[in-house]
This record gives sequence, structure tokens and C-alpha cells, in this order.
Amino acid sequence: MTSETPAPQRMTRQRKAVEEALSKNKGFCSAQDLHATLRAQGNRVGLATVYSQLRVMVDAGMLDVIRSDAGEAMYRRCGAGDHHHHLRCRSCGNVEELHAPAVETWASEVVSSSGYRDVSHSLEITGLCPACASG
Amino acid sequence: MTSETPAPQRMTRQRKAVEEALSKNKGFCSAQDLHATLRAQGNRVGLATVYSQLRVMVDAGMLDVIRSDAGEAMYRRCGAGDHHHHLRCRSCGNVEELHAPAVETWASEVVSSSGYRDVSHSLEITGLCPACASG
DNA sequence: TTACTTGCAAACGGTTTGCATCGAG
DNA sequence: CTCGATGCAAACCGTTTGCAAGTAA
Repeated sequence: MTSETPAPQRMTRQRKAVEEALSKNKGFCSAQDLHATLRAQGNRVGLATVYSQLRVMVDAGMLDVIRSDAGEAMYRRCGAGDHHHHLRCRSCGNVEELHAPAVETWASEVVSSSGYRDVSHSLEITGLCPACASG
Repeated sequence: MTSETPAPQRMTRQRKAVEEALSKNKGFCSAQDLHATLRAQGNRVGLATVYSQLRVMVDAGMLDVIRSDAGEAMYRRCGAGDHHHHLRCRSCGNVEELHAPAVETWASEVVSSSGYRDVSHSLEITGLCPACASG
């Protein structure tokens, strides 16, 4: 049932290019940005391929994904599969990672007492960062 | 330049309908959901009008907005008195309300130590309810 | 009456998909 | 050779916009 088939993932030129571009970029970038960057570097890669690879990498837990206010998905190379949340400034868009053991604990308690299974949660925190709040 | 013209905002039937629908719904709902709800209630309102009103209300600070994983904008009446979260079955759509004092406490601690201000958070938990999980 | 609001439909922009071709294993 | 990967273009879907008709003030 829960086939652990980790997906073959052939190492193509394009796949490597996407991984490298993400490794070099510390922040979040959109699929379109990534595509433009690769093209600018002379790497001939299709947009659909970029999306495809991003999906694979997200499924594999290699990437963090957030949504920009404009509705674009923003990707960033993620430190292992450690689950965390984000504190985002609604003014400047700056994102900080948060670790929330209390939340995780609470969530799993709720889940077990409710009888729900295969549960996932998402916690979004937005506010004004110190810089924007004082401005 | 920074004209503070707060926009006249005529009180039309449609505007009132949107406000009321949002007031009755404690959680987040998408523009499309809102539109469908209004239509179902017999309220003849255009989708573009719903979007228009939502934008006005967001600009006025009356609404909280977050992006769902699917990329849809989700709106919620801001400063909702009874803040709570939802546990939703991704199969049958059943929703249970959750109260999370631990989460609220944790969130406010994080917020105060981070220096962020005017912070709001949303926690969504999804899974399979007992009925759907056993089915 | 004035000019803001409505609402249809078409335009938009990000993302996904269909399918013929390419190429890693 | 085989079957997954690629990539163009078209389909999708949520959202925005153009503009003529409606209506609050």
C-alpha cells in the first residue's frame, strides 16, 4: 500500500540545473524566477520541466514552499524534512522560520483524541516586523 | 500625493450581502466560496463585484487574508472575537472547531520575543475523519 | 444629476496537462 | 531498447479589467 517507491529520478541535465540554482539561492524564489535564471545562464530548460522538478522536490521534502501575496509559489531549499512554520511580515515580506514544539505536541494530541488520521497542519503567522512597524 | 481619500463606499445591496456573509462565517473562505454562498441564498451578485468588495474591505483593514496551498486567497473578518481553529476532513469536508489555548500562548510568546506587531495567525489541520479513514 | 457600483465577458498570469520526442540507465 | 523526462503549446483556474447600464446620495 504505502509503497515507498522513492521515485527513480533520473539525473538529467535539467534536473541538475534546477538543483544547483536552488542551492545557490538562499532565499525564496518563484518557479518563473528560477526558469528565467536558468535561461539567462544559457541553460536551455522548459518552464514545464522546472515546475515538474519543483513538484518532485517538494514531494521529496527537499523544498519549502510558501505563497507570495501575489499568489505565486515561492520555493527554497529546505534543511532536511524538519517541520517548521513561518513568521512573515505582511509589509516587507520578510520570512523567519519558527519551530513550534508546543504546537506540534498540541496538534498530535488533538489528532489522537479526535480519531482523525493521516493528519497534517499548517500554521501561518503574519504581522509587521520591527522595521516596518517603526517606520 | 498620499491622498487619504477614504473612498466614499456606497452601501449597496451587494456590499451589504458580502459583509453579512463574512460576518456569519467565522473561518476563512475564498472569494469563490463567498460568491457561491450568496448565489445559493438567492442573492444575485456578480463574481467581479465580490472581488471588488473584498479588495475594498481588505484595504480598509476589515479583513484578514491568507493564501491556501492551492493558491486561493482566503478571507476572514478581522478581529473576530471568538478566535479558534478548524480540524477538517479532507475527504468528506466535515469541520470541527478547535480551541487551542496552548497555541495562542505560544504564538503570543513568539510574537513578543520577535518584536513583530499587529500579528495574526491561522492554524489549519486537515486529515481523514474516523468515518472516512475506516471506509 | 453625478459618479460610484455592478456584472458580464474577455483578458491576464501562474500552473498544469497532452503528447510527440529525447535520452538516462 | 525502455520507459521516464522533456518541452512546446494549449488548457485550466483564480483573479482583474473594460465598459455599458444601474443606482445610491
